Amino acid sequence: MIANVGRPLEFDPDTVLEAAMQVFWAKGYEHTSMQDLLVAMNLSKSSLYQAFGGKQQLYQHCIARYADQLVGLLYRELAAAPSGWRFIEGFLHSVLDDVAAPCTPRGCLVMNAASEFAQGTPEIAQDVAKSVERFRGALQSAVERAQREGDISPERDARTLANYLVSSMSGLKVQAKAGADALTLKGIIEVVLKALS
Amino acid sequence: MIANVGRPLEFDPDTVLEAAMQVFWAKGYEHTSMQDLLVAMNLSKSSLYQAFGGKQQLYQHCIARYADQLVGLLYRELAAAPSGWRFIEGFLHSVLDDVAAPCTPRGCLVMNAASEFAQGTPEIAQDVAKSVERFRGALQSAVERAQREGDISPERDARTLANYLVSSMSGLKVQAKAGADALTLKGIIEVVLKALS
DNA sequence: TTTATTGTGGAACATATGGTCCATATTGGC
DNA sequence: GCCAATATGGACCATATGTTCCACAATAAA
Repeated sequence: MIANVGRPLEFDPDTVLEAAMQVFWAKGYEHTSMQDLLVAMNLSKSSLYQAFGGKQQLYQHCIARYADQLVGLLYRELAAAPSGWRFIEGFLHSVLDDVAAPCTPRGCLVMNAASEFAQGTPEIAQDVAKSVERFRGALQSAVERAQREGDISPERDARTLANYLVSSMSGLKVQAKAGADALTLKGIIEVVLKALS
Repeated sequence: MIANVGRPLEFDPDTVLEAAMQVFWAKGYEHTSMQDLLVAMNLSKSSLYQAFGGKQQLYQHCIARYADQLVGLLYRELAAAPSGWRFIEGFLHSVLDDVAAPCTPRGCLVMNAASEFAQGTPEIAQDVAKSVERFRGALQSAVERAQREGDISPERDARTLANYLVSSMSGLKVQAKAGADALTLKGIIEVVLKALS
């Protein structure tokens, strides 16, 4: 449906969207100004509005992109992991990267969106719900694999455990943002894992 | 240190602070405008600035107030609870009130602040850290009581379990904001509790 | 009653915000 | 080369922001 007429884009949509996502991720929606975005994306205002429609729509694109990337990564890591259980361990421990990184913890873009907007903005609430659902799906696959492999009792509800993992991860990310150190987070992670086995 | 000279205040500082807190709690810092605050507090701009210094300082007052109220409530509820374990159960289940309420889930003001500002604003990061520490203290008391009462193994580290509870609660609150229903939350809470026993 | 001190209302401020518009530039098709 | 179609740069806009300031009001002390 793309007409190959007219002046071609001078930027790569994927690249600039990635740049926008990084800014929103680091600063949140309201803390991010159009100026921030234009600089990071290296775009003129017209191009941005023409290509993405506006700030909120761009944000929604970023949420979708973030979910795509993360869900894809999760499934790839799960496929590559020696076991479902080890994948889950690795998943939870990945929060330690947040505090180890030089920049301030950014949390999870989707949960940040949930926290910032809650149900206040229906379109975003829907994007958030859809993304969370996808996260849950990926983690549920891991739980089910761990159940098949005997590391988690097959009698437990995989869906519930997946929800628990999503919730625990978002809790951990917030703690990281709140200033918790690596040792504290490790302690929490151990307890989180205990509930699964 | 209060000189009883000059024109007296026409408002009750405690009342207007409570009103401000409710607004910040419901809408977050950036989503709250001075106008919102002035209307809710029923104050003139001058009075607000004279009494609280400005938006951010008012916000910090609100964080402190929120922590005071919540920590006080937790200790009172713990004292009144039939057991430490029952208190912890009740504490976690209180997240269900968020989704049952007619208004949109507000989460925890302090965790919202952590999420919105992270380490970006040192003064607020410090307020957040201090408040989280107080929450942890209250929950640690509950854990220790449950340990004395035989509901939690005394061999486990009470501090770590308290951190786990703080993290789990903030995770649950975010899930509520993200649109999780009561049943989903209940499922998660059950798993959270399993890790303690 | 005068004076010192503090609070209040509202005007005014500089700035930053997200968003729009149009002239111009660059391409593909005829 | 011409035309239709699309992209770009930048000026422009209305508005909302947090904040400051000052004239005036209200109280306590002298």
